[in-house]
Amino acid sequence: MKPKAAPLARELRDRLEGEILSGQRPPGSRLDESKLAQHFGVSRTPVREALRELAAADLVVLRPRQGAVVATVTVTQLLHMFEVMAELESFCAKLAARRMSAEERDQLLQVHEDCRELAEKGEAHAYYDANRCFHEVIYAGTHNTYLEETTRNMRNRLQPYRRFQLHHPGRTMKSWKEHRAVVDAILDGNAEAAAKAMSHHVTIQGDVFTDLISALPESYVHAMTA
Amino acid sequence: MKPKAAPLARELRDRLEGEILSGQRPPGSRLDESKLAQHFGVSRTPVREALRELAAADLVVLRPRQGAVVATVTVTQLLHMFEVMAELESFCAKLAARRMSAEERDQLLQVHEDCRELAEKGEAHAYYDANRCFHEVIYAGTHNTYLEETTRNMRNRLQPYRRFQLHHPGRTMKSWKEHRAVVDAILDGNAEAAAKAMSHHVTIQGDVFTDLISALPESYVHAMTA
DNA sequence: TTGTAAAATCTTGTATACAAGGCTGGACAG
DNA sequence: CTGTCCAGCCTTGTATACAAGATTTTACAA
Repeated sequence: MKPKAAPLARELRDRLEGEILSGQRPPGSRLDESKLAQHFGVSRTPVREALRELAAADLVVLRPRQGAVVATVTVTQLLHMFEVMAELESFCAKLAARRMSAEERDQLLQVHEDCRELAEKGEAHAYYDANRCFHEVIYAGTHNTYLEETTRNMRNRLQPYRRFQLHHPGRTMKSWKEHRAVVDAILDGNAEAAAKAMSHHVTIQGDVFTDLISALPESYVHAMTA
Repeated sequence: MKPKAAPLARELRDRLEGEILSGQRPPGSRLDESKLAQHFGVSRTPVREALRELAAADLVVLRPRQGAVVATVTVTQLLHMFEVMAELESFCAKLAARRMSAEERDQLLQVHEDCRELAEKGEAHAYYDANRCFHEVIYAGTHNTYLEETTRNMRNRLQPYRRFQLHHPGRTMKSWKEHRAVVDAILDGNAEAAAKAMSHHVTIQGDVFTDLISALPESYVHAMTA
């Protein structure tokens, strides 16, 4: 009935978000309204609105009278964000263990198998996508759409930085083994174990975080203010 | 040096947010761009940008080509949001118990005392504000600014609905006693106990949530879709 | 009277024009 | 040579005009 209803600004938002998340527009890069408008062949108005929405999602920073740049964070902020992320993901796993239906558990196992194949083949990039699927299945398993969205937003916000995490050789296989602990706990219906396993998987403790920080281009983070 | 730098749209955003959170503009009420522009004596442009920002904070809903309304939720969504809220607040308490400095612990005790006075006097409205302070002190105690902001946003999002919660007679005193459990645990440095006590305080389990739902005006929630 | 359909009106979406604050570069003084 | 200040330009912020979709009203027919 309604094949098209194109809110132009929304489309811009999605395209820009994609370009940011994909690393095409790295943290710190300027977002000139006029240039963007020209680039997309529209006027400044929808561009501004798209930028506002991205700013609200913390993907870009809007300094009054000084224009927009792709969000850059300090190492401290990154640490804080990972801490919240870990808690949310952990909570998702906990609820999933309690609430997943039989079909959802099957699906979880299926995605987990897909991940295994890619991990064994060492296809880091494909594993990266499959990993996202894995987490999405768990989000859905919480049966809490608000938590789902909140956690997904959190994940998106960190995406430009996580990108570097899995590219180390051997990391994918290690990641998959961590997944397995989560899957086992969820299938057992052991909520506490699931939470703990997930927390371990995405945690900043251990060497994962340090590896990540070390791998980041310097331009991705700005100097600490304190 | 720079006493004023007024980004007009920002001011609008804050004023509108205030009017929404205070209940002056209840969930479901329409937000006509032209009327708002006229009301505030500005053009539609900054109004639109303010609405976009509020929409990103989930305080208003923007249906394409159909205008903006103050966000309305289903009972299910409300339940989901309270579940996430409880987890975040609980996590804040846990971290606060581990990280609060001596000064911050003193401050917590101080605010707690203020709450006691108001609770004993039965001044529900003033207690309401003091309660917010109490939670803010705990947020600060996490030493994680990102968690702080995330939890505060979550709390704001629920504010229009929480408003009805504490107005029942005896609720303030009960709330204060729940606070006490949190304070004791934090001062003891018992992270797990603090998390549990806070979870209990803001939890949807028990009769608090049902009371809240029952007290809500019908217009505040819309019919369940399923 | 009621239902449908079309037109008028009103609202939002987009583009453009204008105003105002910040940045860059050069000139001048120390 | 270096630092400061001023002027011009460039970017963002705001207003207004125009286009397109949605709602309402009204007319007509069953």
